[in-house]
Amino acid sequence: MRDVAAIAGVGIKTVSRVVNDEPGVSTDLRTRVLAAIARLDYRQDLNASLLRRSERKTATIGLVLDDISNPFSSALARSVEDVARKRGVLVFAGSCDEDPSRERELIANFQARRVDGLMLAPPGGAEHSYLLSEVRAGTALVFIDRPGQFLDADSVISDNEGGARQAVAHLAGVGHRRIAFLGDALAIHTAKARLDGYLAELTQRGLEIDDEIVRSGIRSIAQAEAATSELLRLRNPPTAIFAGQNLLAIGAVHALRAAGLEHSVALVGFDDFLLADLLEPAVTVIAQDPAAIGRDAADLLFERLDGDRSPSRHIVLTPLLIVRGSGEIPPKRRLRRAR
Amino acid sequence: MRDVAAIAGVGIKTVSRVVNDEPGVSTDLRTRVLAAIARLDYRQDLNASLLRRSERKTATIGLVLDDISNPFSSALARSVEDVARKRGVLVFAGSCDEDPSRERELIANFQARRVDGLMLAPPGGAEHSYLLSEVRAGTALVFIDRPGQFLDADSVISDNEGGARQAVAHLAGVGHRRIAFLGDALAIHTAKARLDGYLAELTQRGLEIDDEIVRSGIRSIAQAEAATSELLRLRNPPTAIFAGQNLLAIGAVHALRAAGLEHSVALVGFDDFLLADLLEPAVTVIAQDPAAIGRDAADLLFERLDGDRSPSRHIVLTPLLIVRGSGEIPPKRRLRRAR
DNA sequence: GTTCGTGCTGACAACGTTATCAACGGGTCG
DNA sequence: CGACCCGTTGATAACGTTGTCAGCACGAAC
Repeated sequence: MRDVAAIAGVGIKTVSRVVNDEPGVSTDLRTRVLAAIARLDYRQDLNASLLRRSERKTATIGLVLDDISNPFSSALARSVEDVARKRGVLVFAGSCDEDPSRERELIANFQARRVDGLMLAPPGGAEHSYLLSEVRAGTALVFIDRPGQFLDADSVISDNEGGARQAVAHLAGVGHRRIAFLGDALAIHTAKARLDGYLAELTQRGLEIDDEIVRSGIRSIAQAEAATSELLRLRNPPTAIFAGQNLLAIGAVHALRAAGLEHSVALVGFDDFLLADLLEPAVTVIAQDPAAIGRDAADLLFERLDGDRSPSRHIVLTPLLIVRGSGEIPPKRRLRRAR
Repeated sequence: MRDVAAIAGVGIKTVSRVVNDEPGVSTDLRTRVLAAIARLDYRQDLNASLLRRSERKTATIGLVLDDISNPFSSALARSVEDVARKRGVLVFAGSCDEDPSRERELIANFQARRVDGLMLAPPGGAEHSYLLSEVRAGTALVFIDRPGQFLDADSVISDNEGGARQAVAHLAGVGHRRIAFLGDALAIHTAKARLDGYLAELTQRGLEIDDEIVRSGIRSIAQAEAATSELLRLRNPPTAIFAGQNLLAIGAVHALRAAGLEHSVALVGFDDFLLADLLEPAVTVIAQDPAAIGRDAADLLFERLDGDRSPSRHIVLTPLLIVRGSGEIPPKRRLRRAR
């Protein structure tokens, strides 16, 4: 910057003014400065600029997801990016793989770089009171997909319990009375809420709850496949399966195929996924809208950054039942056991 | 920091030493400083720190992808993040949607924040000589998935032409002589390379090249579906389809299903995708390894940041044919026209 | 002719940090 | 006892930028 000023024969403050398009610079000097900038290929150092500026904004936000390579997460990340781009804000993205210590590590890194806001999909078992001082210090914070623990902040979340009830109600409507549940670790809020919805709907309908066909703590496609195979080999196997997550539904399809039961046992998944409509049978799902979650959450975050100090808001998005076939398979009277 | 120093009754340089774990601070003062830090909930401002430090490193890198919500891109982003995390480096990720002006906008934003390195999957039609001055100024640069234009820099790319040849060779091996091609805009290097491979393999085998069944400029699932439907309605339709990208293969499956030809017309896709193995028939693909691309590229980038000044390296990864069924359908003697 | 206002301009301090270096205290050695 | 060294310590400048403010030139108004 000093070099630019020297070449243009002006003070550095004038260069600053030109760079920031501030008024009050004569056209003569402006062109001279622009020429010098072009000649030296000068680029403003935004970090230094933001350090000095009065309103302490870095024009960056941090996004903590479970795993950005999960289609749900990456769709969400993309819509956050789109909202941020419109405001010239850059996004730091990080995956924490359901590990609370990685969440903290990531957030510490973000904080050290003074991000203006945080968007956080908390892993199971995380606890967020430690963020209180940051929020007080002015960092905007929105929880996405899952609520925070011990900290009041904005959130954008699907109605997981309601979605699960919809799934069970749909299966029960087709005639199923023995519906299995596959879900992730109960420490994860969404997994717990979906289990709660499953149990609540069964209870309301007076259907029996059998712990033998309720499987939690399932994380991967492989685990879901193994668990489903086990279920199918039970003496009294379920006639329908509710898979509480995209990967788990995919694992369940694998197991059903392997057992040749994909047209005999009903399946409803939570989360839509690519190609669900092309499987045979096509998979009925409770679809969330990850792009909408990201967009709403980003909008909320930026409203806060614009100075909105109203009480915390909690947006709940209603997931949508998409009927495709696998969820409409009626229960078989006498189901042969797998294998 | 001044407050911490005041409370601990020391100079700010001593606080700095403690924060950075520098030697030469007595245990007495160290504990006093740590207590003050805890009391005030002080956090180092990394931006200011890095501004002053001698080796100008921000411990951030920028990643420009086509679209982070594409499974290929998000898998790549994830593996980059993993490598970066080990070094305490944060990743700015951005999607440019095949728009060169967005690429430049993103990179300008990254540069303004003084990222240490750039990883770039250039959109079609982009031109990178403008990055020369940045590279000279010390920014590390690695092209991923696609080579850069008019700029010599490291790259990590799949052997797209070879992969396409593999696909065509495989189909020809099954007996196909009329193989259609679906691909993205030719300005995109990967799309062009795959078309080149397709043409080269046909030529080498003495098979006729028919422009009518070579479709480029196809971007989305919907476009691929429409193009495939058109192909199937030709007077002389192809007996096999080579889809040059994950989304295009999915679109082709849609069209084949709609026409009821999924067991009659062979299909090989470029890029593996989730559930390709569960479709009926399962889809044979030329699989790239996006995680390996990201990992290798990140390793390369960090070697450069560690001071490696050797001539630019170009890593080429060989894609892998995964046989699943759709690619092994033999040509039908007399194929009925669709619809 | 004096006063005032207005539009430009740049010197200087400051943002939060680290690099440099001088100063201090205490021990070792001749 | 003096010279020297070494481990601590903090005052100060600097990183690249912007906020503040004073100064200048010019014209208008009294």
